[in-house]
Amino acid sequence: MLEHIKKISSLEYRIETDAAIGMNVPVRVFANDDLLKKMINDRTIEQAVNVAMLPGVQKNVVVLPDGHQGYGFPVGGVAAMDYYEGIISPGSVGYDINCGVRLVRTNLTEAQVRPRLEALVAELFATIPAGMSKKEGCIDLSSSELDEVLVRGVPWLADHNYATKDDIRMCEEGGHMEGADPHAVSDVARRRAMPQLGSIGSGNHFLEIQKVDKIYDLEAAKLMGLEEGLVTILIHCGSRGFGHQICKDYLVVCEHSHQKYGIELPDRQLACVPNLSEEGESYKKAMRAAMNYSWCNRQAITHWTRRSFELVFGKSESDLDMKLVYDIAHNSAKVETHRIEGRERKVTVHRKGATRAFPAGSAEIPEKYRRIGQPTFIPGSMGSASWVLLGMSSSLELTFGSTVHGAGRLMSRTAAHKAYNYKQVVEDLQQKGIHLRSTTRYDVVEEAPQVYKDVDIVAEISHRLGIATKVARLVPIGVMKG
DNA sequence: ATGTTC
Repeated sequence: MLEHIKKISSLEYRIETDAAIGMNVPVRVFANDDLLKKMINDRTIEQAVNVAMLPGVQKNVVVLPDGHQGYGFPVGGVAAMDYYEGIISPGSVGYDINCGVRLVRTNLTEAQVRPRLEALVAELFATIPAGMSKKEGCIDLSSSELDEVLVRGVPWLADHNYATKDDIRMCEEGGHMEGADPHAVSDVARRRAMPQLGSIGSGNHFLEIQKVDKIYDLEAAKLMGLEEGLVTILIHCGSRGFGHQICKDYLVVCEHSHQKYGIELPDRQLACVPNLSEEGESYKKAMRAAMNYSWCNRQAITHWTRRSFELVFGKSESDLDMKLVYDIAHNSAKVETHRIEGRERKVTVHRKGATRAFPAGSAEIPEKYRRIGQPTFIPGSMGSASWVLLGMSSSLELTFGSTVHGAGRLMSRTAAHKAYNYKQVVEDLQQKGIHLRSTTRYDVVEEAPQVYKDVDIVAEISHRLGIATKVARLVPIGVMKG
């Protein structure tokens, strides 16, 4: 493998198409030497080469600087499949369908929040459900209401006073994916969805009170309502047990359909079906239902976050100017048109651990941001920074209009427990002035800042590649974990 | 990520 990796520049590597092993296209890896080494040490590069063998894959497979090994398809990977002749692959979207990040701004300063930080985190912790399999405190949905959430997304929540019109505008896709159909969703998935709407979950998911540490793009930051010293809230979570169950259900469907469609794969985890097959259409209907569920999940959490701030600071949401800056997801498959070998081609872009990062002028960007580019977010992990970036034109040429979604894991969960303990991690955070509350001790160790790569370097590489440029660096002051 | 290994 190693001898096939060719260095193109200080930030790019390439593996040429090897037809003998079944590759259809090359692999482009955007990383520095250090990040590449880590991708070789786990199965990241090997998995990207496997993806390059999938039917209908176009142009090249992309590995982003935060790439690491995933289920079949690398996290931090992008692959575009021909809409007509290509496949759709649940494992290439990921188990946590439409997992994503949203940023809420406030007009509070760090100095105003610090004295009430513990009370604020306690109030958020008491109000917003978090942790594995949490059921209490979520939005109580009847079966028909669940259908509304799955079909309509955030606009349904707006009808029930959980979202403003502005929230809808500032959410990717307006918080609503066309083509969702609850009939494509199993009863098991429905049962998991009903009691979980409005919950953070566990693992690397969190809600964070932050301050804006540094601004890099004054004009963009101003438009987003971000100024150095102001307090923001970052919410990172996904579609909970619902998306997980849908992925699981359709991986089985795909495996059972391989013979029927004559699909042979280098890795069973890349189970897939033709995009326009009956099974492919069903998966997309269910996946889009999970996308709507995921946006609603983050919206419900936003609603309760605003209520908690109102209670603790004795001011209204509008007095605190708690506007949604933007919401963007990083696990999805979307139909897009990209210029490939000199012509426009309709493709299904699988982004797993990768966000859209469309340049200024794109119709998919809310009108407010259209002249500057698509806002994207990199969530950090507890002690580390998070980043606000802005999609740029190089993204269309290099990464199918995509950029990074996180720092990427450095060590396994098991390795984290061997290297660190809970007390030590919490003390480290306290020293940095970060107040933490969590439902379990396990996640705190497994998600310690030290177990991730350096998020600042990942943001810097995105910036230097010109796929998404730096707008603001955010640092945590209060963290709520699952 | 995840009713933390159907």
